[in-house]
Amino acid sequence: MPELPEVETVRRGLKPLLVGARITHVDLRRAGLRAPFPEGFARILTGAAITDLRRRAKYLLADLDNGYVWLSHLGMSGSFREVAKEQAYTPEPHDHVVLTLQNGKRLVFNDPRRFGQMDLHRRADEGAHKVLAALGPEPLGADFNGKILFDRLLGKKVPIKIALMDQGVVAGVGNIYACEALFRARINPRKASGKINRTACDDLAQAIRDVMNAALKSGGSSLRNHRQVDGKEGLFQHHFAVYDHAGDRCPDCTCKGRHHIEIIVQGGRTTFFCPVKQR
DNA sequence: CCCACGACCTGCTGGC
DNA sequence: TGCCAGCAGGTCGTGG
Repeated sequence: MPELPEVETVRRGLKPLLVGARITHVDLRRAGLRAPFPEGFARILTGAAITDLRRRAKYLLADLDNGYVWLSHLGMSGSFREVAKEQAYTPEPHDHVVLTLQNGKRLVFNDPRRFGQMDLHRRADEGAHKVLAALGPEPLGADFNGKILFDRLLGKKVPIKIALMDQGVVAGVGNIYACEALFRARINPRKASGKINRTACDDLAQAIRDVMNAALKSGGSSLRNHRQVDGKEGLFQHHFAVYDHAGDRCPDCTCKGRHHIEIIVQGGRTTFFCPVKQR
C-alpha cells in the first residue's frame, strides 16, 4: 500500500501507538526483506523509546531516544498491524518483524513480496543519508510549486509520467497518483518532460497536491484487500478517474463521454489516460 | 550524465 | 473446472 497518501495514513495510524512507547523485544522472523536487516538491528531497537514518527517520501522514520532512526519502507505489499495487549499473537504468513512494546501491545510488519525495507541510521547523519538525500521535494510541502517542478523537468527527455515517478524529481508519487495527476492537469503521459511549459507545470504541481490531499481525506487507496493499521480500508480507489479504468468512458465532461480510457506501458508500468482530454 | 530494462518476491486473476 | 502466464501501489543495479 505504498504511495505518499497511503504511507502518510499509516504514519498517522501508528503515531498514537508508537510515539512515547518503549520497545522491549524485537522478533525478527527472517534474516531480512530485500536486503538483510542491518547489523545489530534488534539490539539497537530493543530498549529504545520512540520519540517521533516522521515521513519522507514513502519512507517512515521513527526517531529513537538512543540517537538512531528506524527507517521502514512498505515496498509493494508491506503493512503494519497492531496486536492488542490481551490478544495472543498468532503468526500469519509473511509476518517478518514483531515488536513488543512496554505497554504490552505488539506491532507486526507483514510483507508477502518482501520488497519492503528496514534500516537504521544515526539522526545526526540523516543529512548525509544516500537515499534520503537524493529525494526531490515533498509535494505537500511549502516549497513545492510549478516553478520548482519546471526547473526539475528542464532538459529531461523522459516521458512526464516516468519523471513523476522518479523520486528524485518529486517525492512520494507512484503509479496511481502519477496517472491521476496527469489526468487532472490534462497532460499526455507520453509528453517529453522538458517540453511541459511553465503554465502546465503550475497546473501539474497543483494537480499532484490536489489528488494527494483528496486521497489523504479518504485514508488513501486500498487495492487488493490491503488495510490500514486499524484494519479499516482506504476509500480513494472509488474516486480514481483513470487508474484501473481501461476501456471506461472518460469521466471528464469535456470528452462528452464518447472517449475511452486507454492503457499503455511506460517504463514497465501501466499508464491509464484519456487521449482526448490529455494533450 | 541520462535512460532502458531486468531483478527482486509472492499471490491473484483472467483467459484458454 | 483447472491451470498458468501475466500482472500488481516500488526500488536498485547494470548496462548502453
